[in-house]
Amino acid sequence: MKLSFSKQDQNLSKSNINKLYKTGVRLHGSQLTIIWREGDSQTKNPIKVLISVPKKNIKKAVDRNYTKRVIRESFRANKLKIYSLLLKPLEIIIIYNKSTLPEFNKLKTELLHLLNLITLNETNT
RNA sequence: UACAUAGGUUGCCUUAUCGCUUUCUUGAUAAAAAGAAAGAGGAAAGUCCGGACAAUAUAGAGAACCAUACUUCCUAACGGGAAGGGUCUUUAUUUAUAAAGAUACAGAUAGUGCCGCAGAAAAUAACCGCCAUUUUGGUAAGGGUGAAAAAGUGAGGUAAGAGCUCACUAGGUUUGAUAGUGAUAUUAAAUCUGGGUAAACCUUAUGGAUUGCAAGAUCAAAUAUACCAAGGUGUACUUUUGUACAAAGAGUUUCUCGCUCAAUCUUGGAGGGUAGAUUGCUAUUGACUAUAUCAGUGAUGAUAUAGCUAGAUAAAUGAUAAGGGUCCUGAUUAUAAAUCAGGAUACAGAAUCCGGCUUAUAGACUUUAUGUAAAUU
Repeated sequence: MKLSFSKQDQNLSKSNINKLYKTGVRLHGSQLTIIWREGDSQTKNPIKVLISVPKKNIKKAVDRNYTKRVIRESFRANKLKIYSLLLKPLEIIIIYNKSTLPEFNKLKTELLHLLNLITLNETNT
């Protein structure tokens, strides 16, 4: 498998997003919060991701774009690890909390940590 | 030569690995895949003006509302720009000229309103004073204030005074002459002289339909049913009467059947157009880009040659690693340069498209102006 991360992994429909915000499980880290729930088993892509950086925290458009890119990149780089952990398809929202610009390496480790927590929860239930 | 200010130009580079968006080619039912090419600015920002484009409205006229306000030119258009004129400020000296800067720069003699403190009085002026007469008048010559006090100086005049009259001066308006496309300037004559404020209302002149790509166009799930067609009209319990649920009626002379209508259920259609998709959309051709020449004081225009340039939509144009530029600081050799170490590398992200304006901007370049300092002749 390739380390690609195209639009098809990202697309979530509007209704799905609303459901996620209402019914999803929240995990809080120091920089990121993650909302997740189990997705449909029929879809091709095992994970669907939505990245959001609130305008409240980061006001300049340039910086917002940068943080989105960094989060996307850190997800993409660890794609193989994440897929090996997965049992069921997931829908995830990643939200950036801080008002300062992120560093790549710290973000990586935190993302992996949070995703591990998700998989643990899955196995328990 | 150096520095400062203003203006103008520019606004980091290379390699490796892994990726993103669009287009083309190969391939193909389709998807996946492989390769190639292209992929963010001077302000993409603010959304402040003007246009293109789109939908709606519109016989014509007036009023209201909004905008603009020295002249000529540029432009698709503008509240933008260029050149010029007036006024004001600063500097310099030759004291009436030059340079630089600023300028919403029509009207206060159409009308209404307003004018802090001080001061007699801030606008149909009478507190003191002066003069007359007798309890009222006349009078802006003189009077501490103020940014501003009823054009200034002199003479005549008078009861005392006063543009009341005259001379010179200052300013405004109108008309004529000369120069200029014009604003205007110079000059002559006539006429006028009770302040400021129009970024107070207002008056005058000129211009202005409204809404914005979330416009608009096409396709179109789900859900619901104004409509059309076809089919159906009870079920459960109870020996029965009946009971429960249920929308359960009307007409066909009275009843039953049948038929018709209504009501309701099921299926199909139709319509509408929500979610969503495509288009508008981005270059084969334009107020286009680059270069050159010519015209013009200039904004700008004309001609020739070459070129065809991002198109996302939970919003692509990136991340990581290494190295190099440039600038600053420090240390060492040394005072030109070199080496080492540390730091900095701005403002900022297209969203229908153009022309402007405004604001932000590390560093570098420029010699285009102006100023300062030093050196040399």
